[in-house]
Amino acid sequence: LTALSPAADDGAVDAPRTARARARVELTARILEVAGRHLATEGAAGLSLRAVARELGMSSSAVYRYVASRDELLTALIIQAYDDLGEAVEAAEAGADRADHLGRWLAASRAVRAWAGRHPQRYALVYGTPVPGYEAPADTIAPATRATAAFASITVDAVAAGALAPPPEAHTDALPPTLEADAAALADQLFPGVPTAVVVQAVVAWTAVFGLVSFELFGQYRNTLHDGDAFFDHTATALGRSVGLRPA
Amino acid sequence: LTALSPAADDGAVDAPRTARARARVELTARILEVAGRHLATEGAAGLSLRAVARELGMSSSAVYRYVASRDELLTALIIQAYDDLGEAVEAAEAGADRADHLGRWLAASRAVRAWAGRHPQRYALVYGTPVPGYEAPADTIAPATRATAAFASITVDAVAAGALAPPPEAHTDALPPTLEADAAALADQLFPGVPTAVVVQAVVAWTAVFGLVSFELFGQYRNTLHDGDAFFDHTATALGRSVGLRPA
DNA sequence: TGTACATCAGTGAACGCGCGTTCACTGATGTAC
DNA sequence: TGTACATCAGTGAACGCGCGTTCACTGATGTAC
Repeated sequence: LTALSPAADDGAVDAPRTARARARVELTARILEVAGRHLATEGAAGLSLRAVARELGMSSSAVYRYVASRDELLTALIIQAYDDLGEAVEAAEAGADRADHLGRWLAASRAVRAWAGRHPQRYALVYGTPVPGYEAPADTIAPATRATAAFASITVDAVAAGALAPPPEAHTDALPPTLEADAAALADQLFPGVPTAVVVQAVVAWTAVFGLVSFELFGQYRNTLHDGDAFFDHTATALGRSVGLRPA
Repeated sequence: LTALSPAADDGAVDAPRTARARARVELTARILEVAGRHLATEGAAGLSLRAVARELGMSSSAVYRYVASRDELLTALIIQAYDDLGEAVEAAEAGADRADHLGRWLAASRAVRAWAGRHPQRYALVYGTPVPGYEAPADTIAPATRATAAFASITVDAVAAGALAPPPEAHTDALPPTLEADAAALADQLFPGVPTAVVVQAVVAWTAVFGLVSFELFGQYRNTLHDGDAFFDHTATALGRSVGLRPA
């Protein structure tokens, strides 16, 4: 599905006419799928072109007809992971009552946690320790913001609807100038119409959600928190409230 | 420094009498030190016994006189990292005015961030993606709580001093029963005298601090936040406030 | 103080493993006339 | 519709690399008498 061709594509991407072209599309997809499964079990460091080739019953060199290098395969998997997570968050968020901004926040947060639980290695791939020696190319930037954008839209909607709770006094303090500039730029890109102080708070809350998920997934709560569900729901709700989001 | 002997130690650990014993202590320390440097540059996945041996000018097999396996070496490095971070947090926190609980929180938070910035790979080793195939043994549990305990003590002191700000109404809601139980157990261990709702809030705030550090370190804020210092200080302060901590 | 034995450090070769990537080559599929 | 040539998929061997760990062995250090 992802453009992953070592050769250059022509214009006609739609329907592959020849048997060769169809086979190429299919095998490329299968390579990606098998690689995804290997990633899920072995982790990014254990992803090996040779192992993928073995599972597909082809020689290791044959894979190079479809993938230029191991790094390119990793990039495709990263993009896929970002997209998959983004889609899950969007879908969950879309399932909640539009006017219930806190509910939307909780739904989005739960979606992150659920997705991470289902795909721990893929989550680690994009939100964990960077893969050593791997430099993410530019193609990964756009998909990377998809989940973030879904979170941002909730606050944007709440502000637009005039439904944002008034911030506590502590948050009305002026931001330091450099932070103000960063927040203003962010407001332009992802948070149109949202005051900078709220933007900062939203970034923090969103970071905290991912922090919670990472800590739970990477085992930092071992032996301390036993009911992960209750803790997460309670906490994610509180974080949504800290942004000023409210139920319908 | 760490007990890392393949053979069993006797009682007399203090001063190694013989030249052999002194050489053993020294070489063990050098192995740990070189391994630490390799970890810092290559990351956990790239840590290799052979490379360490090479740098020390000895054969790879000789290392096995001092270290039982690669995993044991990793364990020693993990313990060292936890201890080092814990010490940094303790020291920073101890440098602030005892009555300025918010200041202590900020100092501790900054210490985490600074330490992580100085030792990104060591931070990743303990708070990033778990090393695949490695199972942390029991010895790592105690050092792991050191930094956490330093954070907890701030809230404990604030409660004991009667200096905790009254929580906003949203946080006075009763906790769900299972979460209440977890929080009560935590209160026993790390937060004596602290109400369970505040314990939960403290865990969240502390998680958020680590989430911020991880996101910054692992590159999630690339192209969005340029003044990391300002953002972090602002945010860490807000998180401390969310627990109820106040300046002197 | 001196000898006999036990302990330990360190060596070098080897086992067995897996990896990414390249290259010359065969044989099937596609294309232009 | 049929042939001649170009394109592409896939093979198998090879290069060069690095790893953790084991093992039989030498030679130095320590210990007990």
